[in-house]
Amino acid sequence: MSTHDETDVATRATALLGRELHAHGVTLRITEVEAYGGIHDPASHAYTRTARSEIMYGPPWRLYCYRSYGIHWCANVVTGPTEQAAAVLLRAGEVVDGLDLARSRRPGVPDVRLARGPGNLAQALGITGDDLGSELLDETGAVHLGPERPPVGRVSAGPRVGVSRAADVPWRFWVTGDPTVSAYRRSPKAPQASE
DNA sequence: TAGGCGATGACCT
DNA sequence: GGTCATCGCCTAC
Repeated sequence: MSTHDETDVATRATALLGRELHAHGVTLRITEVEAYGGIHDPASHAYTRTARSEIMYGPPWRLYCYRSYGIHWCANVVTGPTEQAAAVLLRAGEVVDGLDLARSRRPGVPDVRLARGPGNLAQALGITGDDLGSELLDETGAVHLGPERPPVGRVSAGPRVGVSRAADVPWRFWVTGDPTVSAYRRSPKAPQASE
């Protein structure tokens, strides 16, 4: 993959930070994302083209949902470019509207942790496989993005959480110092970091 | 068709 | 800090 492609993927991912996501009565301000480069990224589901990853080969700005470890749902934004099948995993955010609804979906959890971690984020927003393929720029849809926002002031970058391949690629981005960001945990299967 | 594994989270010490 | 539940996908027979 060319350097230009890598920059592109990172730019599209960081552009989602600070942007709002509306889903099933809850509004979330995105504070943490991970970029997945698609066909050239060994850590991406699109690295092998299957029925599950097919949606990433389609038009951008659609929702890619997948089930992780059998129990949790994770939400991704297909960012394109289409031929690259790139997507961005939404890892954490701050609930800014529909707080009571989010709390009812995550009983007993402090507000700051309502949408911390990709599985928890999807749960707080009520996102499941039924939302697969949602048009995220369609304001009438049950799941959609808010308008573009100016870039967030301070953004940190680091390796992606829990991936066993390409574990040292710094494609996790978060709003520096934000309390809703999840903790980093390296995959137990990932090779030793080469420092 | 069967076996292994994972872009996780919760609970334990 | 560490361990483990849990099941849909993917790959190899």
